[in-house]
Amino acid sequence: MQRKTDKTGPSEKILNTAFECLSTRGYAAVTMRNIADEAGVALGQVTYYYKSKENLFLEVINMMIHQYLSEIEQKLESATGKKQKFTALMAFFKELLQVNPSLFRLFIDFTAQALWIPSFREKVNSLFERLAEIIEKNLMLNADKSSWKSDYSPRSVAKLILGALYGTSIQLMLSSDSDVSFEPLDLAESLLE
Amino acid sequence: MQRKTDKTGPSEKILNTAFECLSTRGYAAVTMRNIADEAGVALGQVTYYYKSKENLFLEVINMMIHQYLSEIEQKLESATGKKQKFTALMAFFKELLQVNPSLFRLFIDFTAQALWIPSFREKVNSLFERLAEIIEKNLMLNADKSSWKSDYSPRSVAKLILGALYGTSIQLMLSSDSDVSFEPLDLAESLLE
DNA sequence: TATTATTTGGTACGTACGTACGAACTAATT
DNA sequence: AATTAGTTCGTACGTACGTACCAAATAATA
Repeated sequence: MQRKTDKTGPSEKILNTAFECLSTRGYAAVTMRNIADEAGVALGQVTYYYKSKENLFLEVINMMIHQYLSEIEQKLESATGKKQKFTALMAFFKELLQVNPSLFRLFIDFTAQALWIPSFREKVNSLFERLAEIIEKNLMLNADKSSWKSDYSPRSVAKLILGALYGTSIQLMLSSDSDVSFEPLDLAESLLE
Repeated sequence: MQRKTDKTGPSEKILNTAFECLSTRGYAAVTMRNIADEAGVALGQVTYYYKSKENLFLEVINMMIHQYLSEIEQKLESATGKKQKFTALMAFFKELLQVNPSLFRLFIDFTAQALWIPSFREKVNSLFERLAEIIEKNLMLNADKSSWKSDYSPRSVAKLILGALYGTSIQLMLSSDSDVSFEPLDLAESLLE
């Protein structure tokens, strides 16, 4: 959940600032000038290193994908056993909602943009696919044919789990802060143990 | 799935055109002038009937909420028996994805906006809450304590189901058109029968 | 019919946007 | 040291935006 803060150059600084602006203010409200100002560079620098706005934001998505995937993969692989892996998966989403909600907001924002912008769609879709792949590999290894998963591919099961986590998390983010309970997520966990 | 096309006045015409623009081009790409032009009225008319852009789009959300809820409620109540109600619920989402994907895209778009704009958040959250309420009332009537739902409130179960449908549908919309299969949705249906 | 009230449509204001461009400056190479 | 390549920054262009405003037209009211 920790972004790289390496200041190896203005290029990284711009990218990190772009991420920061997007995750705190939202896609629709962020401009190239905002990013340049907050990064402490001139506007021309932004278009110098990243050709266009769309391209810059695509790079932000790439950064997010890399971090999301490596973090969740690490947490899942460090857990041993099916049950613990499930717990780790739920803990990841819970932590996301509690510790870093702005990151998840940005994820949702990009998902919405992906419905209209083909280049975004490609990126976000691959993120979902790879998340489903991780879930599948970590939780579906011993696909016991006796259970409810019998008739469906492990990938479909993974997509359903991922969808449930995603959709439930959105509802939790939207609900008023006072009555935030993770009961639906806990339920999902108990369902699949 | 059918919008009202009553042309009782310019007010309704503007609202319907706003919906049309939003659902086909997306939130970020629609302007007041677009709506005015496509509705065949002057720009001043839009601000005359709807004070601001935000207010106009809020009215569009209201329209969507009304239609979504009445349609899904009608379909669920016309079905008899738990199993048939589940089937009807899944059929609603499948039909949404196949017949009217732009409506669902707009729903997702508004959800993303709701994370940043408080007035939107209120509306979209109430839509989710009322959807969960409908699911709860139609499918959780005889909450048998012996099943897996025992320890959790019916509302949490409903939210999990709704989240799974929402999250899975998004993945289906994002995936490339060639390999669209409703397997995850079918799986969800079989899971809960 | 006279008068108000409501509606229509056109115009203009102020602002902000992404992008392009080109001088100055620095670093690297020969 | 000379020349080239890479980088920084300010500025400006063209466009588009939401909103405000107001005269003209229409409808409603008396």
